[in-house]
Amino acid sequence: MSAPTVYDVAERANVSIATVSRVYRNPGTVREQTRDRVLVAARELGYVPSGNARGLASRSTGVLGLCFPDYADPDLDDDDAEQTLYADEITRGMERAARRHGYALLIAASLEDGPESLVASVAGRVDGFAVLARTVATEDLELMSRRLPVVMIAGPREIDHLDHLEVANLDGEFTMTTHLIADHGLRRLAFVGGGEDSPDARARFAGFQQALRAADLPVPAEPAARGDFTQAGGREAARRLLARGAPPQAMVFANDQMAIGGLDVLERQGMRVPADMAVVGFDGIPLGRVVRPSLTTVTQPMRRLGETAVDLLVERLADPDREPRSEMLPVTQTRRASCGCPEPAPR
Amino acid sequence: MSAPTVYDVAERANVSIATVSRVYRNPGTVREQTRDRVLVAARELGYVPSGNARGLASRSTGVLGLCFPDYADPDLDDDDAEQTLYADEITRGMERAARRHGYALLIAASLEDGPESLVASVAGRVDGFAVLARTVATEDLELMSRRLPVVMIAGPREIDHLDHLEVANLDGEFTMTTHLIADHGLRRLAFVGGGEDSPDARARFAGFQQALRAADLPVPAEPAARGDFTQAGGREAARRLLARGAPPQAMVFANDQMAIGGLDVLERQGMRVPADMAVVGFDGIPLGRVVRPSLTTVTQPMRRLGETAVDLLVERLADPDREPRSEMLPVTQTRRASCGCPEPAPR
DNA sequence: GTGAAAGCGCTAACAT
DNA sequence: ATGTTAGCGCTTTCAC
Repeated sequence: MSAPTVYDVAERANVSIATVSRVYRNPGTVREQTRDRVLVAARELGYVPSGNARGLASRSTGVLGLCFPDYADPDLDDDDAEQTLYADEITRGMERAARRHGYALLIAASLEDGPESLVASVAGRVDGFAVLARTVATEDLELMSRRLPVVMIAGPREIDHLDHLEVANLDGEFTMTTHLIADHGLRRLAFVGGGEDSPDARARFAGFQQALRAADLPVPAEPAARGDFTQAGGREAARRLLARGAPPQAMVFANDQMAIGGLDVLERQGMRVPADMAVVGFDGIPLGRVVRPSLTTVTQPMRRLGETAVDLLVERLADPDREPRSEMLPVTQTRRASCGCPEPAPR
Repeated sequence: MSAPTVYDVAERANVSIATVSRVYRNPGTVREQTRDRVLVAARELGYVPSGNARGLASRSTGVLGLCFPDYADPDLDDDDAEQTLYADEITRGMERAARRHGYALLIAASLEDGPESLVASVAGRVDGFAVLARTVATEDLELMSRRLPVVMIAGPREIDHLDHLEVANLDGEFTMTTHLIADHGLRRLAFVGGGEDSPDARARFAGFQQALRAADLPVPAEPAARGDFTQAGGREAARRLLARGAPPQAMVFANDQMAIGGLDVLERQGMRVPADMAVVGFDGIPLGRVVRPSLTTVTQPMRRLGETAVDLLVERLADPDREPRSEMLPVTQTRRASCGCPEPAPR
């Protein structure tokens, strides 16, 4: 079971190891007859080039990495589906883009860090990598980014010499809120935020605030309620808002899962959506299209995040000295029934 | 930007490279004071061990691989969601399990094979890998499996000395079909299959046939219709079945996506499900819980497939000579409204 | 077009 | 507890 090497192949094909190597790297520079001999020998032996040896000799691995937080534990049903989905979509986007560029993808979810932290183990094996916000200690990132390309996805731009990617959270929520105010004539809107430390939720809240301000409506300093991004959290928040009396005319949830939880509570309490209460989310998860009423939301380009991350990585690999770039990906408004817009036609 | 090596760290910490290496591999065997010196030096330099050099020297990479087919192309909405979801869940399962065992995960979707096929590029970088059925030419697999652990997920067991993992397709469909016959008293059932070459769909059909036979009902030699596993395919198949006259009392779809497409067509044609027509799927995708009527289905343990694959890999890594194993993972019956069972209570 | 030889950065005996 | 020294399997000049 010990793997054959270039030496074995070379011997069998009566050529030097250099030629074997060439057959794989620059087939063009080897005479056809010789090349065939090598290929046949390789096949007979079951030879596969060692990625490690290659990487070591050529100082590049042909692999790009992705680090993301380890969402949720067990077999939890779908409440973790969102974050999980988020990471998955990014993974898929990166995977595709990486392959297009001839790279493989190494993925690693953080757990805890021994002396060899997650980053280090990834960093040692790849030509560059992407990190989802708040996966990795800033300090470690700082270190790594001095030696190989790193792009930070979502979240605030913590390290200024890093390439950075985010979505237009503020803009998206501003536009959505303005839609509620201007197009549906609503004036009492409640924002349901996420945990204090979520920069995404904060940016969305800021967009919400701006829209109120722009419309000369009273601007709350804090979200009317907070949730933990799960459906359960959304239910909870909706209940609290309703219990408070003087219910708003619209609930603007910081994400879709919470909005869907909210929808459920509203229905059970006999409120009609959108007639009595408009509801909007953020993210654009598939579920939102299926729930009734279908969910109006701000759709994130999740897959494109992954693709763009790879693009940035590849660019920087090609030109290590180019200025760090920060890109903001646009979001799109998905107007369905829960805000009062007409139910879109089924496909 | 050229990465520091053990030599740089050793020099800075006034120790030998061996000591540096030890600090990372067996911290216990180095005096604390020395260890700290090394760690400090490493940190100052931004040192990260090279995975390649490590792998080369130690003949093991600490990475497990996964190859899967490249489902669908563009940004296709949700019709590819299923296969995609399937692969994702397996990926997640493997990722978690791999991490538990201290491995990272390299993923690669096949595209086409140059001289360096997908397998080869994966095989050269990992300690062992899993392959989703029909991703990789059998011949290549045969070759690879002689040099490193390979486990084949789903599909038939094409190579007998490979570890192999599958789900109880036949059993699951047998039980489901029997439920329709015995518990709901249905007697005219139509099976909607997948492409001819899908071993999964075939196994499910076989389970369907067995159930009919066991109930002394007429046993069709072929599925009543076929689809391509998408919702559109399911719609199409349902339409054809309906157009044929003498509609069945139940449609048994080879997977959930098709079943959901079927549900849609039935509703539009004014048939009530399950009153006029029972519908069941296979897979257990999240969407099935949300559609109305909610979909009765056979749920696959997707994530566990990934976990088990890793377990098999790790076992074989520990004992390369153990007999090849083939495991069949159980499926579960998910009875919801579309077969005539009561709608389960919302959570 | 092909071969010879020098590393790539690390681990793993084996010394000390 | 720490240092010395071979490789690991490949790529890559540089000759021929």
